[in-house]
Amino acid sequence: MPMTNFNARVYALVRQIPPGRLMTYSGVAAALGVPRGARAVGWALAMLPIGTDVPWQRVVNARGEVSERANHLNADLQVDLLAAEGVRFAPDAPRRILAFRRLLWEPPLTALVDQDNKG
DNA sequence: TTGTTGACTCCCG
DNA sequence: CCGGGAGCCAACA
Repeated sequence: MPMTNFNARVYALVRQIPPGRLMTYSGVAAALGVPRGARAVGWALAMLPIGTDVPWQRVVNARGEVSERANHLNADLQVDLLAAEGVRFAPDAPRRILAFRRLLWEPPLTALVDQDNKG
């Protein structure tokens, strides 16, 4: 179901990720109906403003790590924010999330249709 | 419309 | 586990 504003759909879904829980880029893309759109999700998050209310830190890559990026400071911030939510990281690999699989969150179906349930 | 750019992923060695 | 290469998608120039 192609809709306009792919970015807005990404944000709407990411906003629903509970604190301390995680989704992968590919997971978000798949939930939006674009299973191969992981890169587009990353792109959407990259254009978020600094003071956004979107919990972008809860989106990580399929390897269970905080993705590196041009601004590695942002990656450090992401690690910090996640740590504040109780997410633990490997001592020898600061970007790698411990118990990553256990923290993964799957959106309820109602979360995926709330924009489209006009009847 | 074509080419480029990423906060990605999977597949090989 | 690490590194290289190809495929994918949306936004931008």
